[in-house]
Amino acid sequence: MGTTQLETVPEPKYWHLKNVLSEALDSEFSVGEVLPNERELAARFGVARATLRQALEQLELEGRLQRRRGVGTTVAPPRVGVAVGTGQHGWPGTADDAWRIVDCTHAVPPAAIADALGSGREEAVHVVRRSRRSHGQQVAAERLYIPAASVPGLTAIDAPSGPARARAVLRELQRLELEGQERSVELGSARAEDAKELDRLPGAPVLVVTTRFVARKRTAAISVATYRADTCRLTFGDSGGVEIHHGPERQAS
Amino acid sequence: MGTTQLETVPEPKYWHLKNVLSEALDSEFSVGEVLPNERELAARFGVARATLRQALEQLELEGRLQRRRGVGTTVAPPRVGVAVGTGQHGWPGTADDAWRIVDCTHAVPPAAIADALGSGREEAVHVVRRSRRSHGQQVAAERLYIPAASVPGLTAIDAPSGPARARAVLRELQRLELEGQERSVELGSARAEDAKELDRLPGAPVLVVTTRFVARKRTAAISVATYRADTCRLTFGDSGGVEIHHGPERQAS
DNA sequence: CAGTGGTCTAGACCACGTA
DNA sequence: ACGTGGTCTAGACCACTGC
Repeated sequence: MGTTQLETVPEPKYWHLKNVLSEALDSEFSVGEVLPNERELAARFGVARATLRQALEQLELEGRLQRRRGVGTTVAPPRVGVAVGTGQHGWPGTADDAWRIVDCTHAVPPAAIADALGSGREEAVHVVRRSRRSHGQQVAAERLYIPAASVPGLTAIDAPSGPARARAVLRELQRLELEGQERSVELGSARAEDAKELDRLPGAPVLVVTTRFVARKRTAAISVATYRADTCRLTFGDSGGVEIHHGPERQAS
Repeated sequence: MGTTQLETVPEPKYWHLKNVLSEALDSEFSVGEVLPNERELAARFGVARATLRQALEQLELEGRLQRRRGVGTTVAPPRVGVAVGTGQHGWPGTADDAWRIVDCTHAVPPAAIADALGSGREEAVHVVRRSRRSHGQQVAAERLYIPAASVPGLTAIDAPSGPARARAVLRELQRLELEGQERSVELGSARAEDAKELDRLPGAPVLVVTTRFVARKRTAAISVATYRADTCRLTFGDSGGVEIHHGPERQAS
């Protein structure tokens, strides 16, 4: 940045800084490399640390950087594509399934979930927690809400609790004929518990995938899966992942 | 918040503040209502303005608040569900189509797009810009990249440029038989140009939906659509939107 | 012009990972 | 114990909106 700033320059410093760093990342750094620490970078660019951090935050949001307290800032690998499928998979917990069961509890779900399930707001449902890894990294945490009505064959004390019970619940669920499923994706921030499992700080940006499973014309189960937004690219469609990574794409200004 | 903080409290102030505000939003405010300004809120909670802002930022990210410079902070309505469909729609620009054509240029696409299209990195392609509104609000901006090879019938000076040319390009594109399409969703930040169209500041969080259209076993076109992450919930699946809004969902910690 | 949110500064201290 | 990123402060000024 020499002295060319004729055009009014109401461009924020952190924005300009982000672009400069972004280009430097493309040309002068390779994946996994650690950047100088924040205090030094700030000094080098002649800005306050807070301003430098604003630029780094953006780059992390875009999946270009990875920051870890006590360690440092490193250049992130391209986002991994995780398949979220489109219906053919059927019930959760079948065959291929990329998920690993964590545990199973019996609790009252959030009001919004209870309403969608058609269960009473005070009614406890089965809550199966699962987690998903991909490319050797934790990418998602899921909560599966299953009302008792969807697993009639389950005897009360079939299995005490934990993974064994989770498997029993999923097995019963799979007896129903799946008529369809609806998905939605939105941005959210990781609750404390999920953040821990995803190895992120609370409030980290996540992509929340909500799936409603329909059987017997009713909502048989609801899955709420939170994916790390910084490292994941969700892919839909039946033919694998789209190989487009928005890397060195030039920003306009 | 009385004086109950026995449990070690290594909980950041802004996080606690966010939760307090979140509950206040549920119980004491209604959609569209304006909050006190940041300086007053900060004083009322006994924190620095920067800390208060950190909490507000999170709430805005979660779609609970809407902030506009020079105006104020208001309570946001629930996110609108926008259908992103699952294949049956076919080519862009057909019939129902929720998009409005903005213009059409002829330019060299970003390297990642060029590679996916199989066009040369120096080769110019048709770039159709479209925008999408929903519930009376701008929700998405799109760039459609179409290599000349996909629209062979298009005579060079069929239409000079702008909307007329865009329609001609899409019409030609629709002559091909669509064999399939692949989608991916990831988090991004709005480039300056898109931000303006979405009525947001540069760098605002967006959901980037990339769609690859396949015809004659090749990539016939690529669409990159950026949706406002704060106000949108993307819905997939053929039976409309899932009516789950993650409103008064209690946070654990 | 007044009031709002957006940017920026120069400090301080804390929590965490590693050695 | 040290160095890292994470949190927090108390100011200042800027850019935009609406009256």
